[in-house]
Amino acid sequence: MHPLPRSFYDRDTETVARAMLGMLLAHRVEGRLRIGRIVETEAYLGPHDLAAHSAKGLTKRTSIMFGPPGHAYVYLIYGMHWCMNVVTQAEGHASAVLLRAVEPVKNIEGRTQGPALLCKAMGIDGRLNGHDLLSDSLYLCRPRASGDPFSIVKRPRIGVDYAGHWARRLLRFYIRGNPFVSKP
DNA sequence: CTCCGGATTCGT
DNA sequence: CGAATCCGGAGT
Repeated sequence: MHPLPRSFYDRDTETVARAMLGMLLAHRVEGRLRIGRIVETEAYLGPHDLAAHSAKGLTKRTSIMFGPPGHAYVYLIYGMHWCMNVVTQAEGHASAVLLRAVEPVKNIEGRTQGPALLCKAMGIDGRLNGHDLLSDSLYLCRPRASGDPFSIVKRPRIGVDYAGHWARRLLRFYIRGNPFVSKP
């Protein structure tokens, strides 16, 4: 298994969010490789996207989003839950894709249907903020077998009602019929 | 410095 | 539907 190349992330964010479906997320914890298959994502397009954290501009918190593609942006929400994104497009673009659900593949305990649940189940927390995804401890990779073909459902993003018309954009993607999607 | 509210989840 | 529980960002 080797990580997807930097060029995978250095593309249009919506394209990356769709391409990530079916890919594997791997995290090595104490010598054990935890693997989940990505089944649900959301695209956050940049500072002009009022639902994106980068809409606040370049701050200490958003600096990872403004950085180069292929890095993890991990943040704490509601004082208790970690959520993970992958940074997309060129440095300075400040776009990212949120991982919303994975299907357990290997060494995973607990539920994975939701951005915070998948982080908990895979042992992902703030220590991984800024981590390069071209590494051997946290990365995305192509599955060995491509698996059954699937179609992609497009829906409005979850929990961003404050973002005006951006809340209605169809920037949430998931594998049709997959039982591990957070809110089918 | 204080205040507000959040890319969520769980229990009532 | 409301609590949990911390901190980033905005305002004073």
